[in-house]
Amino acid sequence: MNGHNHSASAEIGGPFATRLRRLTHIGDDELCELQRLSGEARQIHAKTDLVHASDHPVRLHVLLEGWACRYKLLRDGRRQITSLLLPGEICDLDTLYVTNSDYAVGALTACTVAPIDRSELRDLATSQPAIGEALGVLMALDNAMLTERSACLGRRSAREHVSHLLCELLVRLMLVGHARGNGFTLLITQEEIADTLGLTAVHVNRVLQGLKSDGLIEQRGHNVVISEWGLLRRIAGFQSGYLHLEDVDEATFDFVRVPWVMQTQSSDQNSLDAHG
Amino acid sequence: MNGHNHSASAEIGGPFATRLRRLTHIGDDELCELQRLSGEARQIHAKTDLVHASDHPVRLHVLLEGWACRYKLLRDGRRQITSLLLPGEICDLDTLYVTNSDYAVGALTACTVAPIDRSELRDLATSQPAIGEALGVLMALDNAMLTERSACLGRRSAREHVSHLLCELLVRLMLVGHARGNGFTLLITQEEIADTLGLTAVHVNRVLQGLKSDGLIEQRGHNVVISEWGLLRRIAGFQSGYLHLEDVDEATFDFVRVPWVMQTQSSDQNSLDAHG
DNA sequence: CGCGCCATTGATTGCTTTCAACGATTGTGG
DNA sequence: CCACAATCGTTGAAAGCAATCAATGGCGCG
Repeated sequence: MNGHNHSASAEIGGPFATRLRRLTHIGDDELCELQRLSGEARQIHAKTDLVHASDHPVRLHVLLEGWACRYKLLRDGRRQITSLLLPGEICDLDTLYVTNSDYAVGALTACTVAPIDRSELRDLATSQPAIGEALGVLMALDNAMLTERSACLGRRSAREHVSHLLCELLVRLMLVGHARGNGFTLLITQEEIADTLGLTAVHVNRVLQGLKSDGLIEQRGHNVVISEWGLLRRIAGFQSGYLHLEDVDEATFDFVRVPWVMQTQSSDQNSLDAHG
Repeated sequence: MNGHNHSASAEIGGPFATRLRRLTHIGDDELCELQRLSGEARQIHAKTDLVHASDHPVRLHVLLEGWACRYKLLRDGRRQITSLLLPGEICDLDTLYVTNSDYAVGALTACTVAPIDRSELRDLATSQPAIGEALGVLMALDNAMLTERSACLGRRSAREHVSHLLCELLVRLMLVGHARGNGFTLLITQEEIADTLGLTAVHVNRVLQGLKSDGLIEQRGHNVVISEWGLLRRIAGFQSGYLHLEDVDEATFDFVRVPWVMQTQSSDQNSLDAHG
């Protein structure tokens, strides 16, 4: 009654299926096919690499549990995390079309990963158009998230950028049922956040404390709660459009209905006016 | 004899065909199909938009002449150019899979653009696997360029970032035959460069003058020459791998052979040692 | 010729980094 | 169960890179 439709088909399940169902027009049949391709899930220790840069990959990796990231290293050791990877996401989708990855994938926490054979997936994508299109959607989404992060890296202040990340994480985690209300568990270090946002860990720390002392967020241990979604969203300039949640039939997922997620521009401005 | 193989099939041509031939495994037959889909070329005035954010696009746009960009605007007017678009590139490939674009596309110079109907291209991509895969490669490339720019925005200094952009532009222009030796024509303003790199126009100006006075580049009017490729590349930390030039049979294009483009790491380090 | 856009230059401000040290928390082994 | 090490978070002071503000110069174009 409350959106938890754990029918038999949901047993295909896990976050990968949830995400595909909510973001693409894939059917349960195709979902089964995908599931059939995926090999046995593998456990990855925290702080180890799943994929090395300039590998010649033969399989893709679906993240089932834990958080991971794509990152690049400069020669002098500077690191940029180019994407945070959450449960249900494919770590290295672009290597489906390109013969070597120009980034590495690392586990930020302990992870569970399901491998999918690259050439088998390529075959499936061409023989089953619905799967090919679903993968296209996922790739376009990667693109959109990178594009938005570029805008953050280039043109947003540290405070705006940190706020933006928190907003994005909440929505993305909510999509796969890993949020609790307006809060979630943040298992990565401030240094990893810093490498994502192009800042230093020290400054991330100061910015987070600023947000806390302004009453926008609460943080106890690894638990983060966004207490003032409207304000935080406003500071961040967060527009969820780039996550393309609205592309899918809204009936298939009710979480978007939570009023403070899909707030309209006007009601948002009201809330800003109200609070100054 | 010198790489200009203008056979009959090259008449399919133009930079789009050149790019596809060099980056993907597409055949002349499929190239013809693509050409057939594309509508009549359209002229776009400089400084006008081709695509507006949150359109519901029915056609894609192939850039045939001129330079364009994808960009995002923040509410207060700050702009981030997320991709520079050069001749032969598709302006909005991701809208093939997603129903609205989260960015705008603007012409930086006067442009010539060929439209392709979205649903017709979707059909073609599924009915002709080779075309679907070629589009996948192009999308992965967009992804790779965004990823590399994120690393630049987040972790490179202004000087490194400007150098990196110049290196990238030279290689990308060379790919479609729009470079002259180690030089090219830079028709965009310093403010547009700044919006690409997440800097201010003032600072871009100072950095460019620094590179000039250090003898790394020459600039007269709109003409830029990279006089010290090895050094500039070294400063930028530019590794052309992310452009995936090596995925294709090298026999199909000889430009990569130009020794200073595909310089190995070791020879590069030598040149660094030599110059200090 | 004059307007407008773009490039250039200088002085000043400020956000973020860097460096350094200390405190808190977690996990581990005796 | 506690001591200890290691990692992570926190705080302060100083330095630096890039932004901002402001003004001038150059160039193309109507």
